[in-house]
Amino acid sequence: MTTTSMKDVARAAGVSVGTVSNVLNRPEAVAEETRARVLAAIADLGYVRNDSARQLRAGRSRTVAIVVLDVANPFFTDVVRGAEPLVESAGGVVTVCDSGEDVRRERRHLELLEEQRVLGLLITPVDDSSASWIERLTGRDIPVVLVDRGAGRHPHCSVAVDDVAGGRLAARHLVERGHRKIAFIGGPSAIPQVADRYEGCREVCAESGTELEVFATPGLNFQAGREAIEAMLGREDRPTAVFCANDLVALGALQGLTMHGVKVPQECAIVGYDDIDFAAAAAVPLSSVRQPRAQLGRTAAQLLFDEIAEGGDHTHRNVVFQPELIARASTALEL
Amino acid sequence: MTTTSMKDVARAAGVSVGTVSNVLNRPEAVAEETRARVLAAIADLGYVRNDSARQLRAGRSRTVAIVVLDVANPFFTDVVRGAEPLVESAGGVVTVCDSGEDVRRERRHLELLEEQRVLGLLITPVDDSSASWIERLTGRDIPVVLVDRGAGRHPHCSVAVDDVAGGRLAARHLVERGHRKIAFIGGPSAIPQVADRYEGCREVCAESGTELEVFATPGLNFQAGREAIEAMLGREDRPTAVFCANDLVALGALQGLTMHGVKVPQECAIVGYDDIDFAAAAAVPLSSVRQPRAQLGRTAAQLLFDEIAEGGDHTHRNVVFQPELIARASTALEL
DNA sequence: CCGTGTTTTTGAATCGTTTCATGAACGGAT
DNA sequence: ATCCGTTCATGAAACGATTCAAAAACACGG
Repeated sequence: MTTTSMKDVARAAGVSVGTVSNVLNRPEAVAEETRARVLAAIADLGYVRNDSARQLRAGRSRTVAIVVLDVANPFFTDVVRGAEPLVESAGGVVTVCDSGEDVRRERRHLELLEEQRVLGLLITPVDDSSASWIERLTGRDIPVVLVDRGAGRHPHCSVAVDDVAGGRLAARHLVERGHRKIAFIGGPSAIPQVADRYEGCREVCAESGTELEVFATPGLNFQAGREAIEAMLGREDRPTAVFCANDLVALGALQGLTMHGVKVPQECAIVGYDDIDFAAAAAVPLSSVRQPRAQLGRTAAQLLFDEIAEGGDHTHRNVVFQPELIARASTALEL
Repeated sequence: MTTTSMKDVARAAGVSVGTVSNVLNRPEAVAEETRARVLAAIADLGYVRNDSARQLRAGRSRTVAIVVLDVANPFFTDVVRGAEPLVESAGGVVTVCDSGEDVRRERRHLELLEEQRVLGLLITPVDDSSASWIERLTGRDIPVVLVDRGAGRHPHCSVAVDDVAGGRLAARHLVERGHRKIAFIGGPSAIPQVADRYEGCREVCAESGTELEVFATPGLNFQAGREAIEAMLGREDRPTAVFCANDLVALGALQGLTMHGVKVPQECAIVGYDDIDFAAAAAVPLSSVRQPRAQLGRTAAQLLFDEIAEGGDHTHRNVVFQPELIARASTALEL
């Protein structure tokens, strides 16, 4: 069953292919009666546009790619959901790529996306090493918006949340609750978000003379949080509070603590980061630093289309949101 | 900056485009020295293949699409992760589409995927109304594998878990624990998984003379679970246990109960479905019916590629896995 | 019936690959 | 020198849509 093409439709309707194309793309330019005939033929033959041909001609696809660190992290799915409506209303399609915090996977995705001549790219880069790869795309006139990551000196638009401020918020909250020894759980430190959140935390601890211990993890997931707790509980004189680089880690930590009979928040307080839905839902509801996830996605998409629209004379914009601490049961106790 | 094409590379290397193409696709067929020259030109000009043109010529893309009910549900992300390695090792690319349990969104995705002439499709259909749409793709020689859903009389391969058996497992577990009045929380009932899980539960309740009350929800998410609990707590003589159609709903229910001071499992037991990581991680670890998520994805991909390989003389296969009940704290008490 | 202006339709060129029938170049063997 | 078999390289013909200049069709007043 050879796929039916415009040529077949044209023949069936007794018109030229140009006319069929017009019916599809600028229906107002073709006479009522002809249009009806063509549409009938289309329905009749079950014709469906061939997107590859279309793209080839257009020189560009309608796909906006979003490359995230971890699709299983609700933070990112919410970002994607924020971006989707805007992209779709602009006639685009969203494709989500998961780098899994792995530079090699990220790179493979970028190569593929470049081959696909995507319309634009929203990306949360794994670390700085991807910068030059990302700029290749920019060089190919594919606009790129960095998500959850300040552009720094890179030539891109960006949407970010001030992670250093977020780290400060979390630490200050714990210090105010009377904690004198805090653990930071997260990693790898090459991930900018991790580094920034730690930095904010470190500042506040230094100022307030609070002891800070780092438990580095190989990734930002549930498993990592649980394992870090194992390590922590082995120690004498353990911290009375932990600040986790994101909520998945925090939930893992919560489970680890609970499994070892350590009461939260009585014996160990927890602050997470992202305020995903599961955080409030945990049986010890998690205090967390909230980021405007959906808005992050929405704004990123907006910046992307602005850049596309403005074309040459576009100046990059860097939007920074402020995070907010949501205090819940996991830090409800004053020491 | 007009994108550089094979023609440019050919000119730069002093060969014909055919040769450039060969260097890329069957390097062994071109002389060592020429190949080097071409590769140098490619690197030099920063040439990148144009996938649209390639696809146009090939008549088919390398994309395998996975259409899921809810990307934010870890169950589906795990299914996707199960499928990915196999697809990628076969030189394909995975694209994930979220129907959001909405038939209209699902349909839009199918249309798009058809235009894209995808290599194959793994789909968890929202309900039966999509059957005819899905068969359009089949008619276009695009192999389709149903995921988490028996094929029934539809002409497709499928990978599923016996949801009726799962429902039975859950109900039997609760009945054995001494519960005489159970609530089923989930919906919409048009979703086959919901209907099947309910059916299994209903059977066991009928056999054992257990009272069963249904709290229908508009969707299978966190929010829905919490709201259902609100409704349930309004009643006199409330159930002593709830069986939720999936873990997101169960986690929502858990939070709702906890918020109202209802102790789990002492005053109300909970069984979820899917056994996502968060289930074990909840502060009252959730009993749940486990499905082999990753294997579901892996097998689906396998069936898809088998079908592609076998071509015409392919007979559809319908793989069914058995679910398994994982008992945890949320049902730890005998009444 | 002609000229003019407007609305429709046409058909060829183009996008960048892949494929494949031909042809060129080269090395032996006769 | 000729012939034959390999190995490589070539160039034109698809693939299926979009675009656009030019042609055709039509309307209408004079």
